[in-house]
Amino acid sequence: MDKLILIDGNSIIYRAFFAMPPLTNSSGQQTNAVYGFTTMLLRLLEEHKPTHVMVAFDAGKVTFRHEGYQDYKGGREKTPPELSQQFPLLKELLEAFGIAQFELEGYEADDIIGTLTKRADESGRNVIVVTGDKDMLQLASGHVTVGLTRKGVTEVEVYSPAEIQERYGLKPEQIIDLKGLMGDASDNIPGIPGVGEKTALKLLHQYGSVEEVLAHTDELKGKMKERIETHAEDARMSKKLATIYRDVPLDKTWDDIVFGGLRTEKAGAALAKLEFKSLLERLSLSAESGSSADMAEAVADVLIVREDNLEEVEKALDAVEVVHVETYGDNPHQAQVIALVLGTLDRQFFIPFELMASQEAGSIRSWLSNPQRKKRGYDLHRADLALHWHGVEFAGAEFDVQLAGYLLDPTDANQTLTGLAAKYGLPSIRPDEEVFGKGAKYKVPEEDVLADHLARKAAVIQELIPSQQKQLEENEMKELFFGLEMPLSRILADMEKQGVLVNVDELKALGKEFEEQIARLVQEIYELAGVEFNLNSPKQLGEILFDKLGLPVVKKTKTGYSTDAEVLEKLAPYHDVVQNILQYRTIAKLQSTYVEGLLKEISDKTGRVHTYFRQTVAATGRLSSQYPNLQNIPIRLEEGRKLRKVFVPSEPGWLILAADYSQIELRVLAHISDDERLKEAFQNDMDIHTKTASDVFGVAPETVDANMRRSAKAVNFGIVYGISDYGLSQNLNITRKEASRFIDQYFDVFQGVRRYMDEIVKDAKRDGYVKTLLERRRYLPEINASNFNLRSFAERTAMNTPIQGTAADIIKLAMVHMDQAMSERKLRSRMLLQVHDELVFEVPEDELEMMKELVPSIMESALKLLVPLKAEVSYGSNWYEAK
DNA sequence: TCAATCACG
DNA sequence: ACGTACGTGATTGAG
Repeated sequence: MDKLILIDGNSIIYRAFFAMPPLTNSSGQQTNAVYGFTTMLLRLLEEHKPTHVMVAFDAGKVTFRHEGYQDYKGGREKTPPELSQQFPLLKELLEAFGIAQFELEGYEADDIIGTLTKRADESGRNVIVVTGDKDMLQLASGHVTVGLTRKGVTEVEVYSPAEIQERYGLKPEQIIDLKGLMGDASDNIPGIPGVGEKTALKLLHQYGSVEEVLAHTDELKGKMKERIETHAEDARMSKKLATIYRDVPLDKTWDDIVFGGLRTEKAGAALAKLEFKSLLERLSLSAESGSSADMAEAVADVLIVREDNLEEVEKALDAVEVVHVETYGDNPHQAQVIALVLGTLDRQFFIPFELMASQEAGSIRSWLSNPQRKKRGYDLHRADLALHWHGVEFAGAEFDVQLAGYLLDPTDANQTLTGLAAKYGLPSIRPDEEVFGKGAKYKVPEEDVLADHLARKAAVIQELIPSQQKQLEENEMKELFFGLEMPLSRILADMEKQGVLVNVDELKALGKEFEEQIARLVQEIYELAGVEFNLNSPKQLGEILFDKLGLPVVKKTKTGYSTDAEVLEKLAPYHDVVQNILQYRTIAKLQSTYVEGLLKEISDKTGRVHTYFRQTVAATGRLSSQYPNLQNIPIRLEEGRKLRKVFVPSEPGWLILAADYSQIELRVLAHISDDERLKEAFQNDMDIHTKTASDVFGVAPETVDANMRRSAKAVNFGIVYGISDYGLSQNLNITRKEASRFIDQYFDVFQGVRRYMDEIVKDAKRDGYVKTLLERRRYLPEINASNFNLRSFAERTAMNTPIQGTAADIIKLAMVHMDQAMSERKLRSRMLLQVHDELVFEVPEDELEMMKELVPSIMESALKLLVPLKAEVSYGSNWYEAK
């Protein structure tokens, strides 16, 4: 039986380009789109074993669609050169693979595919169409299924007519009616303005087609009727544009697209030329033993563990390679635990959570909690927390593939197991959303489906480890991973479980004060404005300020007037209401985010807030904090700073102790730039902003006034962020020229810094990434972009990331050392929070003296730099007092 | 779900 | 000439 795969080449390469991490070969040629396309292709070939394969491309700038509508695909961004350069590479590779490529002047890839599917339908051949374009769903039929890429390119979701019916309630041929009504911004197909997918579907479910909708507009009412009537012609035209032409004069036969397996010699050479090493390995691998075959075996052998066969797991515990804990819920402290899978080399054990929590499973629980028994898995940090709140302890994490994936490419947002499997060319894992559904539709599937899904996950985790291990090794990141991030992961979990006690009465009292202030301000604002409106709506506020009161427009946003604090400051002199609005914003923020928000997050079990530090999101290597975010508790303004009083020790008589690094980023800069002046400043522990002012303005430090110091401080910030004259001018409210002069003067004095900035950008352009002192990497695919904005952004990031990232490395090191020091000394003190350059502890009184010395000393010696690190410690009865 | 705003380092 | 400071998360309104 023939099986055909027809690929929409333009659509897939376009998506691959935007979805894939940066990748350039040694000659600087970007290859990410080709790489993404190829991994997807290999996956398809493996999974479907097609007899025929063809890739279609668009040809010619003008197609027959332009004849009726010149603006077709108008307004579309030009294809970036980084992408268009990759077309020839892809075509060459397909040639080497022995895969047919069709293109025909005046037609798009869709039309070629549409024509072939029509012929296939007629001759009873089975086809899978692969594209990123939903329009192509119109081609689905008894013989034709359409695979849509999702999130990246390697995941393909397959639609048969039944699945289209289920998803949209439409027949395939109605997809064009859908487009007719809703249009498509990316192709500049207008549709009917104001009609999106929801409305369009409602209309189609009722009337069936564009023509029928238009014939029954008398049954509609209000705005909708008006819109549809005025844009009837647009809808007809849009439908026509969305219709794939299926009679392209294509002079080809099925024999022209026969696929005879990869011509490995040529294919190998082509892959080698592109420097796709992992794909090369994968091909030779799958030629011999086939990792997917191994996995199929393992997955086939899943034991669903019950009370009566528990013994089998117990016997296998020594051989367990991988632990996978399936949880549900974003907040790991509140997540459910669905089930666990323990994977050995030859079989998998699926353990429903109820069994895990039962009396009978004691031996498994003690295995899980034994730190000597090493575990490997995906997001073990989350597993640890979720299990903890269900009475099951977890210890001994040795390798976390999510964490490794993050270190290997921290900007890859898709660190799901599905994404990692795709990226490493492993057998695909169905996305969780697909298996469980999401939001209200979430439902744990039948046990056999669940067991199979989780077993696949465990198998993929197992296969990921050696690849990641090797890459970590190649990138010299093993110490960072095993010595820093893995140990830190456990420490974070301990901090989070501990939580921070909140004084609820105090918090509520603050809330009451804010509430009164808000009521007063709102009244006053309504009176001054002469009208009541929703103060929280920037849109309504803008209308009042600019239309009604006629204040000058300072700045606009994409959607209308800007009303942010910077704008309001400028408007304050014009009208008394403005100052009140600023005050309202300040208090309303405190109330909604910090009083109400914090109250919601207090655990009824512990009376504390248990934040979750995310270790795999920030591109620079910093942590982030969620549920609640305890890294942005107010401090700058006294009104907000009072909130810190509610964070108190969890035991009577204990104290809050906080220690923060002084100027860590500029000290790091002094080290990595080896700038003489900057080093000298820190070696003598000078006030860095005053010193900068004195050097830049060429005056004695004693004569630096507040204004000069303020400017110097802004320049220092700018330097750390990757300076631009425009940014500095905005910050200091000066002209770009003046800012530019400042920067020049700065660089004349701090020549080492100038050298660093030049070098790091050059390195980034050469390597495609930058790294921190501890070898943490960040790829910068846009560093060589031809688009000025993209490139400039990447250049600033190249300057900033090693600084911010190294600072993150240092405090993480300090945390690991601190944890070690506290347990060696058997201290009862606990580390509670990390706020980028600050660590917060709760300490018993009798440990205060010890901790006052220990914390700063460990922080200062975390890493030896060319300049000293400095940490300042303070303490009090709550976080506010620890200042 | 996105955009605007604002809290922190 | 181009037009932005680096990194996060939470809340709100509006489509």
